[in-house]
Parts: sequence; C-alpha cells; structure tokens
Amino acid sequence: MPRVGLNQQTVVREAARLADEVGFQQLTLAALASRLGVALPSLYKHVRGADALAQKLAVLATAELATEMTTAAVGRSGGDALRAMADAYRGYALRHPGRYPATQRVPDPADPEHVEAGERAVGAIFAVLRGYGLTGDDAVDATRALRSALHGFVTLEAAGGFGLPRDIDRSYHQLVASMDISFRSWPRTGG
Amino acid sequence: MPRVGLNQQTVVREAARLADEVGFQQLTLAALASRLGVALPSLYKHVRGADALAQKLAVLATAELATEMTTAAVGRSGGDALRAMADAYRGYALRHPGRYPATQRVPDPADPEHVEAGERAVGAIFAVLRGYGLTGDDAVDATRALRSALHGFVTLEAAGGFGLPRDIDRSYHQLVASMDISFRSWPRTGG
DNA sequence: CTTTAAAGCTAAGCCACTTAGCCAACGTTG
DNA sequence: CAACGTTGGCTAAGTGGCTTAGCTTTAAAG
Repeated sequence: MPRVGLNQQTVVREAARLADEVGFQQLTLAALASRLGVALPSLYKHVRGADALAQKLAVLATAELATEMTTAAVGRSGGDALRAMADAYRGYALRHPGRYPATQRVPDPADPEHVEAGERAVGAIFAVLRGYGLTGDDAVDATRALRSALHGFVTLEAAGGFGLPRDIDRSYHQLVASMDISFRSWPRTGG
Repeated sequence: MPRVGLNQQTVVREAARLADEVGFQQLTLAALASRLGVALPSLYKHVRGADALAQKLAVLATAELATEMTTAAVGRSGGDALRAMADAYRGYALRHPGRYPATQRVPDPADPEHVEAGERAVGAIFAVLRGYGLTGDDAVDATRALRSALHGFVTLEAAGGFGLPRDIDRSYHQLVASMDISFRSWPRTGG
C-alpha cells in the first residue's frame, strides 16, 4: 500500500476544513479518514483520538481567530478598533462555522501553543479596552462582557436563534454600538 | 415483569434531573433507562428517540426559564426589572447546568408548547425593554443584545472560560449594569 | 544491502442509538 | 369473573461511532 504521507498538521488542517463543511458536531474520525484516503485507525498514528483532535482543532482555530482580531484592531483605537475587532470576530464565526465552536474549548495548560493562542485572543480585547481607559479589574469585567456579547450573538445566530425578520447585521452593529457606549461610561470600580 | 408505570412526563422529568447531574452532553438513553429501572428500548414507548427527548427537555427547560424570568421581573421596572431578570436567568443556568443548554434548541414549530415557551421567554425580555421606552426594531435589536450578553456570559462561565481570579458575580453585575446604561441611551433607529 | 522506525492495514471490542418482534400486565367490557 | 385488546415492558439484532492490538510494508538511515 502506497503511503499517503500524513502528519499531525495535515490531519488537523483537513479536520478544520471538514468541520466547516459539515459542522463541528458532525466532524467524525470516519469521515475525516475517508476524506484523507486512509482507514480510520491510521489516524491514530497522528492524533491520540477524537478528543485530542478536537483540542488540536481548538488550537488552530483560536490562533486564527486571535490573529484576525489583532489584525483588525491594529492601527485603530476606541470605537473604531472595537467595531473592526467585532466585525472580524463575527466574520470568522460566519466563515468558519465548524472551527468557531472549537475555539470555545478552554485552553489546555499542558499545550503551550494553546495557552499562547488564548492569551493572544484575550490580549487583543484587552488592548482595545485600554483605548477606553479601562485597566485592572475594570478591564477584566469589560473583557468578560465583550466576550459574552460577541460569543453569545454569534452562537445564537449560528443556532438560528434569531427568529424575527429584523436584519441580523443591523442588530449586531447596534450591539457593538451599545458596547461602545458602555465602555465609554463603564461603571468604574477603580480596580 | 412488574410494570414501572412510566409516561412521557416522568421520563422527561427524570432526564432533566439526570442532565443536571451529569451534564447535557452526557445525558444518555442508557443511563436514563437504568435510572428509571427499565431496559433501554423500553424508553421508545414514551419518546421517539434521543433527539425527541432532547427536544422535550428543551420545552421543559425553556418553560421553566421563562417562568422564572417572568416571575423575577413582575412588579418591577427599568433597571430594577433588568437586574432581577438577569439574576434569574443566570441563577437558572447555574442551578440547572444540564437543562440550560437544552434551552438553546430552536423551538420546533410543530410543537405548540415549545413555541409558546419560547415566546414567553422572549416576551419577558421584551416587556422589560418596554420599560426603557424601546419598541419596534429597537426592541428587537435590544432583545438580541440582551439575550446575547446573558447567554454568552453563562455559557462561558459554565465552560470555565473565565480564567482570571476576578470574582465572577461581580463581573456579571457589571455586565448587567452596562446593559442598563446601554438601554437608557440605546442608539435609536426609530423602527 | 540491511536494518529499523513508523505509517499504513485488518480484526475485534466497546458503547451509543435504533428497530423488530415477542410477551405479559392491566383496564375494559360483557 | 373471564375474555380481550392495548400497551408497556422485554430480548435480539443491526448500525455507526471510537479505540486498541498486532501485523505488514514502506522508506529512510546506516
């Protein structure tokens, strides 16, 4: 049998593509193996199993998302940076419906790459909030608020949870605009 | 064999209890059957299958959540109502970690009970926003924003996504306070 | 050319869900 | 009270996931 020549990276990359096509929950080792042209157990030469694959996919997706958020915000500040980053965030989730859910896995402390990617993503938000004068505990609270709002929105959108006909882009922009207002007048604790 | 005397309601109720103990994803027909003291296939006399069970669980949980949100807000208005409802929302998610995720299933149009429960939940939010003078498209946008913020927060919290030591209750209250500010000065479109 | 690490394979087992078909308990009715 | 039909329980069997064990063969390294 001729070798296909896989390695962990090719496997994880193809998993990401497949997840975007069929959905994160429908990503299966069987489908991935067939896509790569190998028998299912062969995948175990490159990833420890289904859970490890999901974790590696989380690293890939988190790193990509962090990069896009950072890139969007660079050279901007205040509401400008916030809007750009928020658009990048939702854009990633819409373009990569299978990868995005993977990013919600909490970083594995044993995987430095994962930890680094997570820190870059949170760091990007932190940097934008510094533009609003938010630091310390205030910045922590505001970061959680922003993550919650963005994640909640794209999750509900992806699930088809917004039933009414009102335009979804519009609603998102209003949400971001309202976060902008919030950050300007954040209820400071002085932390 | 003596009969256990199950019906759909007892099955779904027990599924809800079990889900809260082991987690929504870990809710399995096998575990449920053993908990109820019957063989697995016997469950099919009461629910059509795993997916239908998840749907019925969604109805139960959505109805409970809607009731708690409504109850919390009744007799209050403005920021008072918002805070009470937000606390009820997160409280439900924390007390029922297995049921809460079930509520995210989009209502089945073929199940009037499901549709009604969903409408009650959204209606409760709508009512609170009316207290801010928000109606029409503004209310739709604001509802989506509030749902996103609350859902995003409790989801991230449940996933352990808030790494830093900063107190989570505090962050939640700040989030709700910031939404209160947002709704007071909502960027109106006059829809 | 030999050796060896590793990338592929088949076989087999586990656990989840589902369907088919049987049997016994119970409520109803004469 | 007895017969009957409904229905709630059962076992058996099949599908499709994931995983492990162990073999074979490729291909690289000496």
